[in-house]
Amino acid sequence: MRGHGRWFHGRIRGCGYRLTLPRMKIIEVLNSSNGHLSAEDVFVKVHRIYPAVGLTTVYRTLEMLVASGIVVKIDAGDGKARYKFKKTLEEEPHFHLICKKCGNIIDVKADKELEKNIHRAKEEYIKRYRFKVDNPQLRFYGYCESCK
Amino acid sequence: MRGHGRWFHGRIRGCGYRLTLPRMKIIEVLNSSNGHLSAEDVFVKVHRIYPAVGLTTVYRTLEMLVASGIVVKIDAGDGKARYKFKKTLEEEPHFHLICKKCGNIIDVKADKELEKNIHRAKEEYIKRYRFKVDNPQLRFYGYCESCK
DNA sequence: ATTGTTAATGGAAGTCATTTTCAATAAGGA
DNA sequence: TCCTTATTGAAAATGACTTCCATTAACAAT
Repeated sequence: MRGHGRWFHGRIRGCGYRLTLPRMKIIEVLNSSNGHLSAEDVFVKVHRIYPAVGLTTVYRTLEMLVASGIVVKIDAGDGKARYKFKKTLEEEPHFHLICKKCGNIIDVKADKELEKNIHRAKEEYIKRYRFKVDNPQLRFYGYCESCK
Repeated sequence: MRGHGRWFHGRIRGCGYRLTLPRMKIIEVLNSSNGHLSAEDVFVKVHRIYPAVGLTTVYRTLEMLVASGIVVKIDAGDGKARYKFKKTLEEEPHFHLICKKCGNIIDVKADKELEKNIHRAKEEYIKRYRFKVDNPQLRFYGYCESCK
């Protein structure tokens, strides 16, 4: 994030994508924000530092970053996807608390026991239903401190 | 479903809703289908036995049935909600296997251990993040037998 | 059974997030 | 520098719903 540490630049090029100005601006915004942003959020923030950006490009770039493994996309269940920059390429497993009022998402660490249980269930479903489970997702819908 | 067993009729009236022909036709379809149907699915099926039905009415009736506690609405994460008739008013806890290709949803029974762990996590998040958890949802995204 | 009030209906038009189209532009290898 | 081809952004399209509104039909009261 500082100095020469733009690991994601190499990754983007490595995936065959070009490094363009709008893309760098979008990355800059994602990298310096710490919540889970909607495409609209990103668009507004990028627009402030690079007004020429189009909403279309924001959507396309976000998908590109997800495809490159740099950004995670989270379906909040309210019809608006959220995006978040990964701190590291391999994220540690975690769950989400999703506020039904303001839409805010809180990452919560997975406790070992629960994590193990989910994994066991997954294995069982693969066998029992011949259903190839890719990724289990545990979310807790409710109301955050300021909304309840 | 046969004889006098329309428990839901009383429930609908009890919630202050009128029992109309389109509603009964929609209920008939839901009641005789066993998968998780999208609003469009319901519309198509109802249209076959009652062509006058409008898509608007299907949406409205489905919401009404959810509000009455007769039907459950499931967000499959693909932008299309699914609806399913409850067998009993109080459904036993279960999770969902969701096929990323065909969108099919399989209900899987919650194993006691896992169920207990999720409950424990929920209690912890309530305390730790002051987040009032309403309902935890565990989904396993992947590919069903015929899609993988 | 008839009436009157009011909820329910359905077609058309509107939202809203996201995607597609397409002509113009700009990366970056040759 | 040139040239190919990915990328861009504005506008239009999409798709799942929702809202509007004039018409219809439940059903409570007569």
